[in-house]
Amino acid sequence: MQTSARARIREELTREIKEAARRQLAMHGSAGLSLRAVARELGMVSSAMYRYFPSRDDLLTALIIDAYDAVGSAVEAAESAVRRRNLLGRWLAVAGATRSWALAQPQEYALIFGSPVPGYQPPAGTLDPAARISLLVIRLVSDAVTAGRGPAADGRPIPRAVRADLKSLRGSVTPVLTEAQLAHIVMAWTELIGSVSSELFGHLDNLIHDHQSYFDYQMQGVGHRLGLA
Amino acid sequence: MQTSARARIREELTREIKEAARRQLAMHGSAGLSLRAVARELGMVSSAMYRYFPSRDDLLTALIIDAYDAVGSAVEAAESAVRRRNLLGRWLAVAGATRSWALAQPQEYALIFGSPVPGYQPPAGTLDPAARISLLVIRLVSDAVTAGRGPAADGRPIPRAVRADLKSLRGSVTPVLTEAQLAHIVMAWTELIGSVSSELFGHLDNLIHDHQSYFDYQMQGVGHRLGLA
DNA sequence: TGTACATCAGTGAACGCGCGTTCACTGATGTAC
DNA sequence: TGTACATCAGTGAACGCGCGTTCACTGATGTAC
Repeated sequence: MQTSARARIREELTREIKEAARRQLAMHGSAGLSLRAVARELGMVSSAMYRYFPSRDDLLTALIIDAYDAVGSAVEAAESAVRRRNLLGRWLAVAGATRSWALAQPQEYALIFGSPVPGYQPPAGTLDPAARISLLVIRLVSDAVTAGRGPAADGRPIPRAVRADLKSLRGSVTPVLTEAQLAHIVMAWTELIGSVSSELFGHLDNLIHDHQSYFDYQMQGVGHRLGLA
Repeated sequence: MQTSARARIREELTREIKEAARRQLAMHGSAGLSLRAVARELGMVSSAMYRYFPSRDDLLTALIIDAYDAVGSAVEAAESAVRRRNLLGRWLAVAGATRSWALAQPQEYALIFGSPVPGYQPPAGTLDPAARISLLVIRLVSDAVTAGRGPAADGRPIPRAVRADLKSLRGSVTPVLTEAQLAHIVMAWTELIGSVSSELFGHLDNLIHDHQSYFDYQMQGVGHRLGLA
């Protein structure tokens, strides 16, 4: 039996360590995450942490991977709960779930979408949630195009280098969309993240006070530009 | 004479300390900024720093204020170098200068537009560059409206709460623009910052490779939506 | 079912480190008369 | 112009702190026969 009593306890404690670490993170930021403080919170001795994570950086890596997974799952769940034909609703679900998740765990959002931790290399082998969520948007815009809608052509030429980037993306992911449409998706994505970050990091504090309403208004505009309504 | 030899040397050394601190910042991020390391780099003893800054946090505050000022000035200079009637050019100058400044001093950009330093309160009494640069954009869109252009009405109703926020902004700054037009400006601003941050923080790394071209393309689109061309 | 051994979790002490900040000091620069 | 005193910059030692990590250890849990 692989899941012996010991193994189950080990799993449980690993989870508790990560939870305590997340609490630490929420209060002191990623630079302030400390193995000793985590151990203290769990009533253990600091060296015991090394039975679970070989170093502080590995603990941080585990938190980042969890956060990647959490935001991706939350957004996918929200999007999949909307009727497939409600294209604008699906986009607003993606946007709203991203923002909600960010507001609920701002430090974890900052871990992913904030300024990178200096001297820290994000783990390879995990799918950046930026890519994961973008994929959702690509699918829903593809659905729109199939249904005869989608981003309107604005007649502006796409720079050659950008067109090349988008072409390879198109090949690897979806043959339905044109490069111009893919460009619209990438721009929608940066506008979404930009909006959430601006709110969370306080750059709209003197301009906008009802952030929720403003966000909805903005994202509806983006949805229209994507040709979803 | 207030500018005695001593005073001049003091000013000079204060500048050198901040420069060394900026170098520190560039390598280790804001959390890694250390008075002792700065002193070491200048060949001084760590306690000597206290003749210039009463604490580590005050040094950090000084750096933030400088960064606020630097990005604001850089963007204003770039914008003012463009012919007044070239509205799209003025917007592209604002956007391009913001991005250039960010690429040249990424850690200082992160200080301002990245995730906030936990437990650190930004200094009051300075104008957030978000507001300062927004003001430029407000002026240039006002010019556009005066010239019979400006953001097209899209017919979408602005939520009541947002309208109220924008109304007070309008009163304090510019009577020429409608609330809908102001909303477009705020959205343009978040798209600009969102784009620069996405590039700088590495969230487009797997999608876009020619960042410059992509950025120009995106900002031209924003400029068109602002009714500048 | 019982015994002998291997694996593993957690302990407690210790290491070396760099940090912010304080303090009494020395010697140089500036100021008042 | 010269002297007496006040101001200031920089020194060096010291404080207490929290950190990541190592290591030899004890006692409990699991495994093979």
